[in-house]
Amino acid sequence: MNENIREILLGGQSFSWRDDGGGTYSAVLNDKIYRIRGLEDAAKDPFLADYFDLSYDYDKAAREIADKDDILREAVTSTGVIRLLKQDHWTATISFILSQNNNIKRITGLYDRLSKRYGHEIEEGRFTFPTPDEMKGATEEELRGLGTGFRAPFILDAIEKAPLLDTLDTLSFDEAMARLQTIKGIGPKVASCILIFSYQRREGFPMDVWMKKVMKEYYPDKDPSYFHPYEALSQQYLFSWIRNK
DNA sequence: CACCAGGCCGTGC
DNA sequence: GCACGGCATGGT
Repeated sequence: MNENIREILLGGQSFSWRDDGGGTYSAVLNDKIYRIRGLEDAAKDPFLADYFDLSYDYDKAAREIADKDDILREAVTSTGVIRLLKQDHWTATISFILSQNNNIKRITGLYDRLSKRYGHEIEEGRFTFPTPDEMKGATEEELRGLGTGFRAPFILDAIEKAPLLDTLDTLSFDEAMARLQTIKGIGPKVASCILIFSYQRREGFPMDVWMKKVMKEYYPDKDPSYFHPYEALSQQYLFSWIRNK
């Protein structure tokens, strides 16, 4: 089955990628700018090979998920193969704090404004996502001025607690969820997104407004454990499917 | 004008 | 424990 590179890059698990037109996508990652047209390009670069989790067999996972039931089969076949990116912890944390009660387009805009204000320029008009250190002097007024709204104090708390992000790897899923939720503005949905898209915790199952609809309408008597061992991937397929339907 | 977006917090019961 | 209103902003 074909990989859906567009959905992987722009479908809401990362806010780093931009559509440059002509089938090219670019992102500032790892202090560099990367331009790719597909996974073949990612395979040529060690950083991207890891970032795209190329050692994991997503095609096999897609087939097994599709075999689970008719809804998942429809979600997988209509979407194409989805991968889970291995994003930087801090970038993912701020990205999903920005995501609450927000939409993908506006989240991307906020991500860009934070980059322009606190990051550094890699090439004309392209900025790194700022590190916690680079955001150290930020104030609530400044952050609100960039359009973050009620999320401004959450970002400040995350800056304060950024070292916590390096303590999660050895923890169980539940412990990591609990520790992330000690940061203001991080609840179960945001925490599970961070753990999936930055810590490779495939048992996460983010329940946003879209997924609540899916569960109510198609899985009324089920809970996330039904999708084991592909909770996170199944959720991604159902999320893409319902949003594009 | 309303209602919504990859929700969470504080309050009240 | 669960239900509810409020919350910044920009799009439809």
